[in-house]
Amino acid sequence: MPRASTTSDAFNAVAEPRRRDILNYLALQERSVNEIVDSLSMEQPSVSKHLRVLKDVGLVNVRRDGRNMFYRTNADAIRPLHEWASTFERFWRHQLNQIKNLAERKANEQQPNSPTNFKPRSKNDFDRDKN
Amino acid sequence: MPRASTTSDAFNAVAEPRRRDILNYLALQERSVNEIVDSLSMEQPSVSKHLRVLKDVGLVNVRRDGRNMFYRTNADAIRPLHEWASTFERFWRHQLNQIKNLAERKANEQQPNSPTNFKPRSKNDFDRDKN
DNA sequence: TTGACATATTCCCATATGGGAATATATTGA
DNA sequence: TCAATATATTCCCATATGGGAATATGTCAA
Repeated sequence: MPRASTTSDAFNAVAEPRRRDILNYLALQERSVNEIVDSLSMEQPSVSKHLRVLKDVGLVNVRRDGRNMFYRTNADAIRPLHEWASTFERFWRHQLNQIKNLAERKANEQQPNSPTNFKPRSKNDFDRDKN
Repeated sequence: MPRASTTSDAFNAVAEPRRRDILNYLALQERSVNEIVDSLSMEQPSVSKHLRVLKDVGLVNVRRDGRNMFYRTNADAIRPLHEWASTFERFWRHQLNQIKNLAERKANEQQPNSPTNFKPRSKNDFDRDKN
């Protein structure tokens, strides 16, 4: 079995760095294909192909105006990604607190009664108490 | 040029759904390979290979204990993903407000003075005022 | 040392990829 | 109708993929 198709979901579509560049660029304002080509210094067929992938997974919307196609990021399609990543927010917060607490404990072992590193109990002790 | 390697960054590593499953599972608690195999109903070699990818991009940490290898999600490595997605938060908020405002406007056109859909100005009018 | 258990690696393969180059399609204005 | 412009598609190709099956490596316990 090969890798899942780039058009299978937002996760796969967004794995390609140039597609993230395009999404960043199209978030603020709709743009024609040629504007993307010029601004991001990519080949036109390459841009068209990336836009096709992004459109297939709903990450961009298109509008025709004469000869031009105006693309724009559909930010809402990025939400699943954001929500999945948010799931881990409490864990990296936890990790940061552990590191912080370790450093404080180390500091207090060095100079138990030094006024510079004395620290009363604070909300960080939430993490110190468990494990 | 083929697709960028799965081990090239967190974005590519996380594009594979089973790897996301593994990261979810290992976020709360470290687990041996066999625990992953049993809990997620995957083949052992498959799990080992996915773990290799996740380890290569720093998404998991490992610890050996006798015959067992205990893996755990390194949540911090997911932050770049979260931060990139967060960039778009204000855009999807904006889009939602536009839709909401449109609906409200439509409702008020239907029954201009109906008490059920009357709505005083609120913070949503932030979006109505521009464009 | 040997056997059992835990995990990792290797080999095979069908498949989708992204870039480059060339070409096709669509739309406008004359 | 035709030339110019804008965009999309096609073809070619080297390459990494993930699963399955088989096997290798590592560690313990007796």
